[in-house]
Amino acid sequence: MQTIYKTLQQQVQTAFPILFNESIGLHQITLNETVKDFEGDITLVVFPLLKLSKKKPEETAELIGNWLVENNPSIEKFNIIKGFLNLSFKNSFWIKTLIKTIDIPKKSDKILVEYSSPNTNKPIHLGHVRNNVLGYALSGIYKANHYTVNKVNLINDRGIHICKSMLAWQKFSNGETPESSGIKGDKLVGKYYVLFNEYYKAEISTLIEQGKSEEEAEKYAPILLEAQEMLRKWEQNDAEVVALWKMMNNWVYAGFELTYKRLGVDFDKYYYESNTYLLGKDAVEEGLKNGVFYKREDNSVWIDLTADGLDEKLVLRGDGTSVYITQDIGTADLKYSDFQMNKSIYVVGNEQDYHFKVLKLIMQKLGRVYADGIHHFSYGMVDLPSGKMKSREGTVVDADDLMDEMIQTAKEQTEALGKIETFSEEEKQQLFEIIGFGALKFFLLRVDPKKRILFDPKESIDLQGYTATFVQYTYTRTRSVLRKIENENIGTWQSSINLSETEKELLIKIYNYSIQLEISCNEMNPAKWIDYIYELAKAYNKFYNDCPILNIEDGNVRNFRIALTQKTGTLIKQALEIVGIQVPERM
RNA sequence: GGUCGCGUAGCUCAGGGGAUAGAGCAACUGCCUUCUAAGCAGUUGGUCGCACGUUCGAAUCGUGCCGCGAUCACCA
Repeated sequence: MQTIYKTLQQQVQTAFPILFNESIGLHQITLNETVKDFEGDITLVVFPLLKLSKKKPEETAELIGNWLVENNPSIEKFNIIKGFLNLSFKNSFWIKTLIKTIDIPKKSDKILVEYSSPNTNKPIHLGHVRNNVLGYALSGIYKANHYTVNKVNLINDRGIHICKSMLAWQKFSNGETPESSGIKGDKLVGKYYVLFNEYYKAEISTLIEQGKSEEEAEKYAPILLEAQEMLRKWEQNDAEVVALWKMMNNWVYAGFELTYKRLGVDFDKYYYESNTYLLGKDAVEEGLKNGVFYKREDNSVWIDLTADGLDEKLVLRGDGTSVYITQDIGTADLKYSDFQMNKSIYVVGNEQDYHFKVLKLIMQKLGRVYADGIHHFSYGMVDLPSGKMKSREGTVVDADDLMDEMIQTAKEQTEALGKIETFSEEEKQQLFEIIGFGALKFFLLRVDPKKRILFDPKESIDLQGYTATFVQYTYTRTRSVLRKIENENIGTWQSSINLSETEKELLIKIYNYSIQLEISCNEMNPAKWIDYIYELAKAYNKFYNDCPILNIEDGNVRNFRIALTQKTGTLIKQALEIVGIQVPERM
């Protein structure tokens, strides 16, 4: 079954030549949900049609309205206000939505989503959480729209910044390990990264006092030189350095796994930059041959993107070593050989907008078949009232700490309501996690991805109103109703029943499920989906408040309302699962 | 300075050519002897940053300006 919007569009298109002797394109036909305060369910805006109909708005609307009523048995009547043709559908049409579902067709496109992509020198903070939650949700939305989706994580596990924490550990740790200290692996490594920078800064100050310029001091601070030396050794596969690197990275991975598990995110494949950082040099060679790149006197390789409104960009250093984009060129090829994706999505912060413009252009110029499918899913930073979070300066909201706080908030507010006395300790703990993590994810997803989020650590994330808690609570309400009739056999209902406004609104929300799911996918916007979920829950709460479900005489209506309850509950659960939010059975 | 993004209620955000600009929070008022009140209903709250333009119609599109942010590394 296709959506009523599509059907109406096609019908208007069919009717147009008959009524006005002109043909019309589907895109010219705008249909909206009728706004509140007006009678009707769906509205056709006739203004854009006037040029072709060559008639007054009211007359045009009248003719189309009459034609539709005659040709579409689902339409009951219409009214015209100015240039708006408001169509009212028969109750039976909406009631059918409880049984019939709109098919979401299977897509042949393969989607590859890269997200998370952490550095192994610092623990996961709230900004990374946004990345993870967005990446997971976006993947879920594609999956729900029946695309083939693969999720990958490209781990930045090598480079000068990794050597910094390695060096600091070597110098200052006295052999401290996660086991000996009881500190989570990624936190421990992060601690030494911060330590390095403190020491580095101190050295810079000393050097400046000794009369060096700031630039010189930054460049020649002994500890930095030592880190660079360590990186050289790593690249030469020095046994000791590699062993240290492996040991510390394994600590980090163990720590990350715990956090990923709590966040509920997962990946089909992990890429490690230590394996991919040499890739891309062949592609650079290839680009040199066919004139995409050019060489400068010092042997460095460049691409001139000034014709595309960008700059000249280095793609390989004079000494033949890679820069960031070199690896990304190679990794892009690697991804394609692994997955043959039609669309390659990079969930990466908007600070890298420029970089991804460059990457896409390069791949296009290199003639890669997948280049047009490269898409940078650019999202805004999570900022604090004090400004940007900076790992190096330790001004970050740590992911694990935040999750603990969320559980604590959920616990306090849940216990204050006093509804869970009969729960076991385990059930309670589980509930607090579902509520706390749900609230956090919802908070991050409800904002348009491309906009930045302000997070004030002093204010706890809300559990009232436009929140996951609200939606979860709505779900438990449906469960609570259905639990009461577990042992009953529920009969059917007649589609001729009278519908209240509230019931109809809920039915329309239910009907919109797959429409909204598709829109959220096409616009790549999980926030749209979150908004729909909230509206669905809101509509059920109003229904729950206005309409008795079980306590009514009329068995027909009772069965219908039970079915509404079942359907809403199922959809809420599904809808939240798509974006990685769980529901409790009671709360 | 160049490029990109953002600016809507006291706060956090929807709406991105179509009707009288919507939610949540905060404040205030009602609704639990009836299916879970983490709920429902209502009141208060707006120069949609400013100006000009395009259009039957602009918060939405264009241009200019103002404010905030990011980016313009042989860092990643």
